[in-house]
Amino acid sequence: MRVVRVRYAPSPTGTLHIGGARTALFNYLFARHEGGHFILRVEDTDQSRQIEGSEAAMMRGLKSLGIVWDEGPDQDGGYGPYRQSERLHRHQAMADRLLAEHKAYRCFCTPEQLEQDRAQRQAQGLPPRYSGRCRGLTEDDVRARAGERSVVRFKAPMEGDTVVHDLIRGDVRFDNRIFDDFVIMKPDYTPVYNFAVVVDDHDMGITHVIRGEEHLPNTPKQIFIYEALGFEVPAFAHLPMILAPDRSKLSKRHGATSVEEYRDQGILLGALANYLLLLGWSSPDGREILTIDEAAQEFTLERVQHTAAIYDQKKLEWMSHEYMIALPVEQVADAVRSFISYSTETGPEFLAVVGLSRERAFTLVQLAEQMRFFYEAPESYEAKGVAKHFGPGAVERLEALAERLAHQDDWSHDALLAAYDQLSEELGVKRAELIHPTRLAVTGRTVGPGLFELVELVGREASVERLRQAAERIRAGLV
RNA sequence: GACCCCAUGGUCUAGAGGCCUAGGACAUCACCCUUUCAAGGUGGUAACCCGGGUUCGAAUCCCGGUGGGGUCACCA
Repeated sequence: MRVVRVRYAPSPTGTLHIGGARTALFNYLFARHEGGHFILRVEDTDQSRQIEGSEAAMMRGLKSLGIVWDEGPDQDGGYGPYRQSERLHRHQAMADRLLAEHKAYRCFCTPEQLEQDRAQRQAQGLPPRYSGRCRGLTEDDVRARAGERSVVRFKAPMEGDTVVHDLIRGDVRFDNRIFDDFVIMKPDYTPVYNFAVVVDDHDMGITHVIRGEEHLPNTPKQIFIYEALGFEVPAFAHLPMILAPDRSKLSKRHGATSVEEYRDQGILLGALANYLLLLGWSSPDGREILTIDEAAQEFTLERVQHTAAIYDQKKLEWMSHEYMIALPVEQVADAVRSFISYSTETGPEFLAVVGLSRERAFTLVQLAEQMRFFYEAPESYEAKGVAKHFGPGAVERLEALAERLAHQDDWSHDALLAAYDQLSEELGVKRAELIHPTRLAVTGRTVGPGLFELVELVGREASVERLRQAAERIRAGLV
């Protein structure tokens, strides 16, 4: 049995889109499961559409999700080059061959002519197909017009059926009469996608073409080419699409669509990969939290869904939170660093702060924000909290608290709890009436970690200082 | 419009003729816990698109309809 070889072949026109990421991921998972090779090929034939730095961005995106390729532009595996533009001689050689064998022909029709044809057919209610005007040109005709602008068209079959054996959907049958003689080489004698992809996939020994569903209608054309060239046809598998919540194609107006944007939102990328692999696939035992490696163990195309999936930001964030609390704290700490805009040089130990704060953060952006007060005293207090906890008697309670804590030697969680209990008894107020004003004074917020854990970490000096500060501000009418 | 794909709660899905009184997860609601929030615990609301067949029996098979999506480039 031949070793499995699959590829992800993005066009370098931007950053890694989550649809592309999912396709890459499924290819990768399949390769790993089958003990095969995963290849990265850059489809950069159309120079005009390229975006500078895009190839590097794609690679970064894939790596950040934990997808590694066995062969690619930066990783030779003996099947290179891995940039389509560098394979031009192969495309041209194959086009030459098709021309020589009369399986393709020169077409001199101008774009204007074609546009006219199209309009005419449309007026007659016919589907827009190439007329075949140049199909009958003799070799003398072609020689005579040698200098003219021309493209190469493939002679599509005019009868019969073509069946795509799709590993996910089963056999899909197409009536060959719906295909016209499509262009395979542009006027500058560079290939069009449907042609280049076949030559490259063949040359690279690709055994399984796993790609988005949008490619399914093009597959018969590619099969024509495989057959015309005498190449073995690979197996195909067309993945369901990922749709926006309104069932339309995912686009910028739906918010984040690229891996980069999710990273900037502070979504943990391990979680993103995990979420993505669940879009259209499920593990046999129903587990939802699993790493790429774990998924690769069980990944089969048979378990891939046929239906388009609508992506759900809520579930993604939930998953990010799951990773947030499950990952080693050091890892979360490393990840959150780039989101922090305040100094953490002085103040409580970073890892401890991360450990305490991560429990209620869904993204790294949130985490960074929730960690802020450990390093910076609040400058203002949440209005809702002021109304609730800084009312009559609050100043006295805050001052009493400051006074008591200033002399509190045992600064452990339990000792602090005992101190609050004692003071609440002395003052004849409920413990909560001490706790909430403290939280607000120390953090500026009404929500956060358990008070005693938090105060323990903030430390005595800073805590007392913030209690006094709050009392003063209230007296001065500043809050 | 033509061709192709698809159809289980709001969302992701399990389900390959009887195991389904349709299971899990997210979201949502209620309650519990409690020092707030989050987490956690318990419970609840909520789905087999419709119509015909096939079969003793259909979410599962077939046909039709409807709906959604995709493709129809000298883009990839």
